[in-house]
Amino acid sequence: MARGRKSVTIRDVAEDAGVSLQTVSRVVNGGPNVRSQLRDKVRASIDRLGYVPSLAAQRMSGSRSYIILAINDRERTLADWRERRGTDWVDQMLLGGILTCSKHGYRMMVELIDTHSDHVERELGAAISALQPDGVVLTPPHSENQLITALLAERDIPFARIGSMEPGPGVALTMGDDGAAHLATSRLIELGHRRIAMIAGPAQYSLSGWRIEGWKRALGEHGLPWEGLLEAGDFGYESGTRATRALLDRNPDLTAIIASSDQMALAALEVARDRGMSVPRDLSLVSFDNTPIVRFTQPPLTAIDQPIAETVSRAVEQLILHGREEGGDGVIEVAASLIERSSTAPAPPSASGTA
Amino acid sequence: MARGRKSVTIRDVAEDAGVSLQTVSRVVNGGPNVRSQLRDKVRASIDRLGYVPSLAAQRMSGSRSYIILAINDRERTLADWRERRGTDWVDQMLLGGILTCSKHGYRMMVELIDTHSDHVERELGAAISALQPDGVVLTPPHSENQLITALLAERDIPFARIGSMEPGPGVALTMGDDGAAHLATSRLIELGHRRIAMIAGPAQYSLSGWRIEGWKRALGEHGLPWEGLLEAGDFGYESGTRATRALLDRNPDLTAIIASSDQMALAALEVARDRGMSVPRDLSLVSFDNTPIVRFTQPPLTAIDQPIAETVSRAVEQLILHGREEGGDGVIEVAASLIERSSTAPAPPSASGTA
DNA sequence: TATCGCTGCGCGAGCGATCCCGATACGGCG
DNA sequence: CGCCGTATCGGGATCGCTCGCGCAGCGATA
Repeated sequence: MARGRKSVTIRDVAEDAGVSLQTVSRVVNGGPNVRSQLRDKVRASIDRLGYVPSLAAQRMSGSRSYIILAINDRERTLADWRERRGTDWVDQMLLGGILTCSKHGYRMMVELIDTHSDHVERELGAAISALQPDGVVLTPPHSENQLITALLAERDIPFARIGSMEPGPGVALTMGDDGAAHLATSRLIELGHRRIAMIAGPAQYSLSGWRIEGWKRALGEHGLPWEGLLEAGDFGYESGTRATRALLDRNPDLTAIIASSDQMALAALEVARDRGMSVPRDLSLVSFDNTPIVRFTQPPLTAIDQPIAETVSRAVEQLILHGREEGGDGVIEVAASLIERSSTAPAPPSASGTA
Repeated sequence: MARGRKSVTIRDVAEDAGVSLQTVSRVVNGGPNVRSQLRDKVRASIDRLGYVPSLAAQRMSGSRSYIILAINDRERTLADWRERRGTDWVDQMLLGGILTCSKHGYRMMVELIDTHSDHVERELGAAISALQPDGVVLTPPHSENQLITALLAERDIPFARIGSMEPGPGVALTMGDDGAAHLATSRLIELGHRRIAMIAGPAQYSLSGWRIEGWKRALGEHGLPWEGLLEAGDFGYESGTRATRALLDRNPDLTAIIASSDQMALAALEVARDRGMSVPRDLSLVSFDNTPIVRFTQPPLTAIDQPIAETVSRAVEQLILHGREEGGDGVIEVAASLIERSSTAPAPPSASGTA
């Protein structure tokens, strides 16, 4: 099958089956009004010749492009890469995306885009013009970039915003960051902790705010204060070091820290070790992300599992299935869960008494 | 710029600049025979209108598709993903690939393909027919799959084989697995180790053989035996556990292990801990891959760094620049390096005496 | 001065698919 | 038996772009 240099076209199939191009097209696309007998004949020809429609030609003739574009932040991705930090996003989102795309006969393409405002429109615009995708998946911090969403809306391209809880143009997909933070905090309170700090992410990510929200809410429900217990990082290791030190210096009675990323949690672990504190005996640690790393640290880290792959998968499915429908927008929540490992333990007795 | 629903085409630019389509095309593709004055005028129109040529249309009209296809093993990728093992390959190769592609105006697309022989031709054939890529990057274990290379050669598509040291059709890109293994082994010998075991990868990966080769060579150069010191795993954690146990049971005098993957090294570390052996005091450990995980284990692992991203980058560059040239084939080596961390140390004095 | 050869530019065809619309066959109904 | 709606199928235009070729100018050569 498929001998010869030239690729087999719809015309070859038509000739082989003795029908018109139109009929072959109808069979391929599952169109109506074809006798089952003819349909079978055409299908046989397709199989024998190994015909696969050309994506380019399909796109040309005004139908769909069967391409979903995934937008990632170039700067962050590059930094992750250079420091061999493990690009938690890229591989997870790719896998979720690719798998779901291929299930529906689509393909996913990744595009790295600068966050800087003057580049965004140009780069995204170019990618869209060149690829003419049927849908776009936005990841943080692009998910709530007005320039981007406006551009997409104007070009009438369905899009999904990952990691955003706010309804707006396009579908929003979230793991419920406030709920997740609330869950982690509540669990620590349940373990007897009273002084629970949070190392938040950068403010430009709206999910940072939501996590703080959930953390405060849980503390408030038990009449616990949060003042002085909040530090912000940029998700990176170094910022985690700084934040942990500040937290520990300021609060000698601290018994638990929730970090907004695995890297920052790793840093916290290191700082604690340096200061002679044992995790989890003296200090409990919970992180966000649950990347592969945290299973192999000493001790393994308790973490909020971000179902990135599943979230992206849902996003893609929404775009493909309901992309152009009216009620396609809204907010979809993919539940996060708390994976308890060995970095959390009951608060030291002295500490619970102090509160 | 770029207002309105319809995308701007080459015709719009031609009208705006008052020239023919052909001239615009020449300007866009850097063709010759255009007065610089006219060229500037066209360029101005392009900028003002925000024109970007449609990939689909370019492909249609017989020029290149500007797409490089990256083939990964579906089974292994899925397994890595399900177990959240960190898909070292996917993200690294994607980043190297995407960056280099975009530098040359190309785009990279990832395709997951089954290893099973009867699926390979069908899946790869379909992907090629649909995408009509200008080049294909093969990763292990597909790099030396005869069915695949034959299919690619027949369709006259340039391709690169990552992780293969054998010359053949297409370019081969390797980090020099024998040399890398030799390097690691030599270093251990230098540290006084005499009983150095190897946990190899599965035989279907040719690089497994090369690593064994390099290991044996280094041992041989110092008159050291290798019998009984070789076990094979499948790169996965569990297989590493089995192999390490077998090795330790069989060789009470073992002082060093080289594992062919980080996961297997992690398993070795765990087994050693279980048996009350201290790494690196009682047992030195070297792993292959150097994924982000090994920096955060206790102790951090000494590892051979696989420059995957750079290798893929080189592969893509070769395909884009010299894909259709005659001398394009051959073997390109991207040097690996040994990153020494804390899992390696001088052999315990008792052991060196034993040898 | 007539011809050659090169540069600069445009016209028309064609890539592979889909879509609109028209043509044909067939069955049911008055 | 004639009319009409529906199911089936084919013809031609079209999408945006590139390629081959033809046709002017214009300096250089014989």
